[in-house]
Amino acid sequence: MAQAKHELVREHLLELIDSHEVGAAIPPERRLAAHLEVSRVTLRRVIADLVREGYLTRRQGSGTFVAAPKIAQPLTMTSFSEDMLRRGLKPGARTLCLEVVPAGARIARRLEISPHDHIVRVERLRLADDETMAIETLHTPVSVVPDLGADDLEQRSFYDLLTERYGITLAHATQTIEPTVTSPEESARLGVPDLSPAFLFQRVSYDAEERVIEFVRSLYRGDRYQLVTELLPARGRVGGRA
Amino acid sequence: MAQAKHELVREHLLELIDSHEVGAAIPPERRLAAHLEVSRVTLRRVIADLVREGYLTRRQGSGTFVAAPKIAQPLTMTSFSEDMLRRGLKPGARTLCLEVVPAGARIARRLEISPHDHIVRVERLRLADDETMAIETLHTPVSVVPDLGADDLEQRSFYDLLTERYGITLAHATQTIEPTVTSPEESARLGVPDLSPAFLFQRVSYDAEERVIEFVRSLYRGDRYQLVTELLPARGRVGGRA
DNA sequence: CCCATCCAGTGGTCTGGACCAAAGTGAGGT
DNA sequence: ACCTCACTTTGGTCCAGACCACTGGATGGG
Repeated sequence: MAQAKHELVREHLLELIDSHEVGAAIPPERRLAAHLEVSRVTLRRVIADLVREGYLTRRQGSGTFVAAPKIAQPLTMTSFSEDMLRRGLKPGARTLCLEVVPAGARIARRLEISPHDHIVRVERLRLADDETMAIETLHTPVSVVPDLGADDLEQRSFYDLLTERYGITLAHATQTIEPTVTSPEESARLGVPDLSPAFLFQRVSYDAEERVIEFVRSLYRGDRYQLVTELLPARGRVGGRA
Repeated sequence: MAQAKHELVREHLLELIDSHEVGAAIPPERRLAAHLEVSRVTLRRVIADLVREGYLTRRQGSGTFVAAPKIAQPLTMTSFSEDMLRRGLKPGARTLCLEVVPAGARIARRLEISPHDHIVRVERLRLADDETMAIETLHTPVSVVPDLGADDLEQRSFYDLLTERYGITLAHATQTIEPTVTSPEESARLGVPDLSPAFLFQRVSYDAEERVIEFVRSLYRGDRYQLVTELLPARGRVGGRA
């Protein structure tokens, strides 16, 4: 099967970007288009995507240049492990409990299943440089991950497990973030004073068929974890939309 | 000056979207292109943008449909006013104090100026539906905004002011987000119990010449404000890019 | 030596048309 | 009543070329 042309062009451009220093110019559009044997329209569509994703910058009258890599590209879908590695910390995990229980009303609603359906409920401490960084409670329908064992999660990440054993790839997720303070129990587990500031993350993830795969509740200690986002001007209009 | 054609098409489509129910189909591309007297390529470019921004969804073989409005699209660079409007609330502001003072060491470092340089320091309450939503403290070098008066900020946003009176457009910003709890003074101003959870936003904004324009510290009450982000899988290559 | 001007090269916008792929529709057969 | 299959409609991809707008260097005059 032949890939779409713009996919091939994209691959080629990414290699081109990798082989250039930051700030270096890539060949002009007309030349590139001729060389790759595509129309300029097609090439420009690919370049536009790469510019939007931050790989390239364009200057009219001047050229197209390799952009500096983003320092902390913020809220893409990363696992805890990736996140910690990016922050220069050694990620780890300790499973506190793994049980199969009926979902119950609240979790069932999030997972879009019946309250009587069973789920796997995993409670874990997430570690960074061997210090507790967060408490994570994972809920997944049993039907999605049959035969999941406690030791499966010690070595590799849940997302690797999903991909390799169950052939599931997450397509997108919705996450809410709230500030909160720790309860006595949470404080003890995190090793922080009672009523310490913390982030409460709640995430619902979907696969390509829009099936709900997981609901994750994570409590991050606020003294060691902060979010950094690089903001770009909003494009387009402001008001509107009833 | 005549606007670019795709701008006009975009305006037209946004009106079309506003006048349709969620889920309703908009006219097929070929008909729309003919009606608006633009080529299909141009129309498709506009539609592609609107799809990316979440206004429309496309289904091959079926049609293009008005998408459900996003509850809260995440972390682009928006003003408080835009943010509240998008959440369906009436934005407002009350300036508590506006003074010109020496920057001091901490602020000077953020603004990349000398500690003896003077800054404008503005403290404001941000309101949503006439209820206090956040406390905002704005710091800007006097050299950037000479002759700024207190009443300038009551009517329009600081960003409009920057653009219209001073000709400054913000290019990007770095923002950190932390969970915290309110102090007695903050609690009183926000109208929440002492030690309530809150978000602390700290933002440094730059113009196109990489000059630091502002440092903003915002404290949002956690009981009425939450962040919602739509997460997508990390794109493409993980390593790479020397 | 310096500056204004010009111009070639770059990205930016737009066109009209061709063909492909998926999804809905309806006629005909069972 | 039900299924099947061909056909129509819709979005998806791609092209070759025209013209505009901005930049930066070359050129020539002061």
